Amino acid sequence: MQLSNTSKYAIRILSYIAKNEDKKLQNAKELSEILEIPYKFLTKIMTDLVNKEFILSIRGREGGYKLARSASTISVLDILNAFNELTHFSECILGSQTCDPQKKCILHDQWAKPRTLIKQMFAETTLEKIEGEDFKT
Amino acid sequence: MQLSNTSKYAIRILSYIAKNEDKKLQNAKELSEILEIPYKFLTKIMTDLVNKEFILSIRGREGGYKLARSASTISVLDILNAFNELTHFSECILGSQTCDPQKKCILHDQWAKPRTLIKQMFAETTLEKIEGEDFKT
DNA sequence: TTTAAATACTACTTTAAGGTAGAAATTAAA
DNA sequence: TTTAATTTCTACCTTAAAGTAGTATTTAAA
Ligand code: SF4
Ligand code: SF4
Repeated sequence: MQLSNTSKYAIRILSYIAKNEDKKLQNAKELSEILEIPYKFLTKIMTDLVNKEFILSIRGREGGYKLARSASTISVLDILNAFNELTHFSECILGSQTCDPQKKCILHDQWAKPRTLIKQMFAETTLEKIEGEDFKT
Repeated sequence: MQLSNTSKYAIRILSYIAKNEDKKLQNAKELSEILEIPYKFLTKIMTDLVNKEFILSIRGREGGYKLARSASTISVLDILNAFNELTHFSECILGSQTCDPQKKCILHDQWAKPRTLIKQMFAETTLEKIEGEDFKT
């Protein structure tokens, strides 16, 4: 019951950038130090975030990253979706690909309520709404 | 947001054995075919389940496996705990080791409610209570 | 007493995620 | 125009989980 490291990093990175939108641009070196994410791994994820259109990058000296769209339009669910994390948890705690209510897996009934609650929570939590202050770990 | 394969297999195996307690013993070959779990991997997990005292094994010809204690005393939470799955999800969706409410991680407030619900669900769901019929996948 | 059916043990291989290294490309400042 | 600060690309290494193979051990039936 853990998100992948990549997803967790992505959430933390985007949250941090959202919280510091006043500073126009964030660069990889600083992000890496502040968020305690290995530099090379972070830049790999940043490229992903750019390709997935969460982030705009400005290359070259004085370049850096900023949000591609407003923090209020990016939900945690969007992020998880982009990193293929949704396909898992939204479907089945036991990993079934297709949820057939006629042929319930053994935890179907029990899992239904928590599943709905989690999904709602992820959908409603936009970057704008994130309050916590500890972006590390 | 997935359980490890090992945990999922363990849940399915124990559920199936609980549901068929009338048949005195289950053997690895049949379990492997019925549950569609690779034979060699299944026997590895069975040994774990024996060591962790969920299962009693009878060796030799006509041997097999049965529950070591009553289905009503084994919760999904127990199983996850035994396979070190709890340490993760019970603590933090973002993977923090220690949850310090003075120093909330960015999803603390949102995660609190779903987390409680999931944990309750796992704790309340004993093998006896599992209703679903599809033990595969 | 031999044999067949079962679990248990030891060791290896495969796969995917996580992470690292080095160099290329871009761009503004000096 | 050179240089330094930046992102981007390509390729590789590491680790843990998942899965496989072979053999030893146990035990009841034949
Ligand atoms: S039956 Fe329930 S738990 Fe199983 S796959 Fe479908 S939704 Fe998931
Ligand atoms: S602050 Fe909340 S989400 Fe973060 S580690 Fe603690 S319990 Fe988990």
